[in-house]
Amino acid sequence: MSNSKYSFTLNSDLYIKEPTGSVAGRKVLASGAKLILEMGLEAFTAKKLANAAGITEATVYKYFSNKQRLLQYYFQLYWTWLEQQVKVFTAIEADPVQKLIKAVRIISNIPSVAADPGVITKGDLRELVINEGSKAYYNVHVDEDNAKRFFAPYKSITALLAGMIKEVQPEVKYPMALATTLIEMSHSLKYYAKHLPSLTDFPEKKNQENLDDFLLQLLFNSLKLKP
Amino acid sequence: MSNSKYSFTLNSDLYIKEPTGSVAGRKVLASGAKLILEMGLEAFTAKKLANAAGITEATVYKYFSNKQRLLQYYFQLYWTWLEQQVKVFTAIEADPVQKLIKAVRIISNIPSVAADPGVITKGDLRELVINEGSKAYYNVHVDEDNAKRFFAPYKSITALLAGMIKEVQPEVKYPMALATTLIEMSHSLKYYAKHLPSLTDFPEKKNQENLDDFLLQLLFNSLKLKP
DNA sequence: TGTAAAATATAGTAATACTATAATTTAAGA
DNA sequence: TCTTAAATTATAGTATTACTATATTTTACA
Repeated sequence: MSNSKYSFTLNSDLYIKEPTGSVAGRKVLASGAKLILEMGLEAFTAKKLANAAGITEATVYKYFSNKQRLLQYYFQLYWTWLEQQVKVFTAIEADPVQKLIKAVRIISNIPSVAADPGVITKGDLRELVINEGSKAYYNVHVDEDNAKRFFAPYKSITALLAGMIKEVQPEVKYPMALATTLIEMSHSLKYYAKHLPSLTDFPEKKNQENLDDFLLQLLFNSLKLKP
Repeated sequence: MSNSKYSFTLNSDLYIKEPTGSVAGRKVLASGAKLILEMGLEAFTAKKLANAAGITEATVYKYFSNKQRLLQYYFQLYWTWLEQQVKVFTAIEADPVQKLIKAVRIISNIPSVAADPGVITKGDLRELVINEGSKAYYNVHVDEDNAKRFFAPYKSITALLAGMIKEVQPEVKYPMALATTLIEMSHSLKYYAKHLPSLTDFPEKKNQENLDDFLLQLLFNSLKLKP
């Protein structure tokens, strides 16, 4: 597989027509991510996407029924990919504690890889999910969408982390809530550090370092382990 | 003051015309909260608000320039009121640890008060902020809005909690990040428990009890205190 | 090479997010 | 009490958005 980026099978209810299988579809995905990042989901429209991608508005609607579905597509792509990353890079660790530390570090800080021109970079995908991802489920249709299993990859990585937590400390009372907290805060504290820095104690320079440190401290204290 | 609900002074940049000072303005606030809760921010429109409130669309725009500002108004109202609650109900506690426990309980679980017909109830306001509040700052205009101090009350209650944390444990390394985590998770775990329950370990029945327990445990373990 | 079907384009409609301006009500002083 | 300004609300519009229906072109392969 030359391009691991899109080798995941995403929920087919997300799209009308599978977007990675055609030139126009890939344009939708690439321009869509770029534009949503630039202008935010609210200002983003099908027409702007069409113009940026050099296709027509109707073509956009052949792939995704609306921008909410496109966002949910990125959301699912991101969490599926991130879970894969966690699985691959923790596999080499034998010690459950080291495995867990590694998992948290991967979730909180993506190792930057060289950009692949033309497609969505992982960094952009991550930033997109940090900025707009919560709108994928903070929506009146959350229950229907959940029934369609749109959030399965998000639940899956959370369960994976919760499993690792239980491996280290089987008596932990709320492993899922703890895993959810680590995953959610790893993303939202990054947003706060950038935009509402007074909500964090992370000076601009040491941003990522402090975030990792905070999350690992939170985890270790919760499990009553020494670092 | 007979009605403590609106006795706060909110940032005047939020509105074009102060809404609590006129009948139409109060209708906008009451119907706006109801409708945003019912149909979500995305489906909510000025016209629907006008129809529900028995006023015209143009009148709505005399008070708020758009729905984002109306949302931010509720956001500010909520956090200002919640901080007040925390201040009032923790004042009676002398012991810093008891003060802190009380504060977390108030933030995670509003003591329900009899509804005041015609105005926004605290329960509705809270649900509105849980469901839609993050959209007040997950927005491309976050930096401008922050410069206008729209998020000051949110920062203020976080700083208040962080101060209480430092009172108990002066050596704590990340008091603000910890306070942010407690406040954010108290709201989002409530949403998850309702809509994506598998992300939590809270069985439906014991929902609030488990949430309080989880947050207090997270806090006490972080401060290395025994409950 | 012919034909199905896949992909794209054209051209619309109803609803949305506003704005400009007109009409009416209220309020405050002479 | 009357006058007039200011505050408030209503009417009527426009550009943009979120789609849909249908027509046309391209591609894939029998």
